Amino acid sequence: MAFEPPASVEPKPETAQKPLRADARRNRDRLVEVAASIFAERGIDASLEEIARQAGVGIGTLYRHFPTREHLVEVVYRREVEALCAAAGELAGKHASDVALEEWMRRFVDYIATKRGLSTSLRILLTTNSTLFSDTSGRVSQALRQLVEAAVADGTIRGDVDASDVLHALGGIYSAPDTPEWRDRSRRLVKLLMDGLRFGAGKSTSA
Amino acid sequence: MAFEPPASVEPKPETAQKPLRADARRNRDRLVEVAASIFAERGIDASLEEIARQAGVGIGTLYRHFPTREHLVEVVYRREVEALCAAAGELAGKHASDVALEEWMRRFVDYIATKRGLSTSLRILLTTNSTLFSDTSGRVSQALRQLVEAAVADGTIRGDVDASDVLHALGGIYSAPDTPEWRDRSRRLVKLLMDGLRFGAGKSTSA
DNA sequence: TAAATAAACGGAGGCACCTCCGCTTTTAGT
DNA sequence: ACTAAAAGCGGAGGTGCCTCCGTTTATTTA
Repeated sequence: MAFEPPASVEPKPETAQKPLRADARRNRDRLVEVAASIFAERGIDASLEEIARQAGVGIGTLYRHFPTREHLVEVVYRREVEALCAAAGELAGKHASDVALEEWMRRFVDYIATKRGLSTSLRILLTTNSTLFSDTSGRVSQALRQLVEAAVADGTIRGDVDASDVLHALGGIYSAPDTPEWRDRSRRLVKLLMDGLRFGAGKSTSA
Repeated sequence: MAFEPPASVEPKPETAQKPLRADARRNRDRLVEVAASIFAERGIDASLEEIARQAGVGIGTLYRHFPTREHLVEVVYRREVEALCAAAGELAGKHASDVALEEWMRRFVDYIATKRGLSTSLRILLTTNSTLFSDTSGRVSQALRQLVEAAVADGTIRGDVDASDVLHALGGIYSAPDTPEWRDRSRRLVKLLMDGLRFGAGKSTSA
């Protein structure tokens, strides 16, 4: 028996906002940075007053920039997804392409790990705010595609897979139950996956 | 990288609990009753302290019985579904069976109406606690089946429909947007539906 | 550079959450 | 009936949420 009012929280058409005043910009950035670290450490329900305090601003300032906890969480979340995706490019420039892919997946696991504890609130956010979901998952799969295609192109992984296969293979990471062994299990999954991907690479192993 | 105790809120296997002490039972009942009325009137985010106050107990007592807001909401919600379903039996004994069905659907609309405003938290509850969802929706369709079958049996509504058809027809009530006209529109839907159901009743109108 | 205006700051204050634990009431045992 | 133990009560108190608005600071204008 579920019904829904027009979830009015979300559909902000991204009003192009005029540049903030210098001090405002500074405070805002500071808040996001501190929030990221406090959320990571204490969980998503950490005290907002604590965040304001550590950022060296008043609570009023925090609320002016982020009218609700969800606003702040969303910004932090986007920023982290962005960092993860940006890492794809850097890794690609620094390692052989199969190694880059492997390392990126490892980071992906770590990233998910930090989110698991926070899941209740985060899941609500991702449910309520569908834009957030599609934005970020689109961004992630784009990053993955870049890595997979490079590795396929230079023959360090087999040619008969694409990014969505790999993403699908990583799917188990989300759904796996939240046990203490979760992280190890996920690491093993990544290794396993890489072994499979390297198997017969460069030899057109399409059997 | 903070992990969290395996969200232990939901899967309570309904431990058969020993009877409460007389005063405890009294307070608990009182709380549920007051909570129902306050939630209805002020919304699901009403102050728990207000509820305790009006129930004439201390806040500590409220929290002992209902460790979280969700626990309290769940109990209230179940109680209301139960009342709605119990009404099916009473109506069946008091009116012609088509009238009973119509009146029950009218109450169903009213019931949904009170829930619409509360939806955000309630949706979370129904998402998180899947048992609650299946329990209650099962119960509701059972009540409806009883009414529909009786009306079909004595020929006051047509014979070529069953409860799930009717439930399906009522489905629009959920999904309709939350406008001011919602209730009137829903009432009309019920009338319309009843007209359709009565059409050709008793005459094997299976054209 | 100085004044005027707009933008942003910050924290006090009011309310709600929830825990903790000393006190009271019920129940069971004799 | 009496009493000890178990069960339950309740509210003070510490913390967080969020709003409101007088004060401060950046920016624009002259």
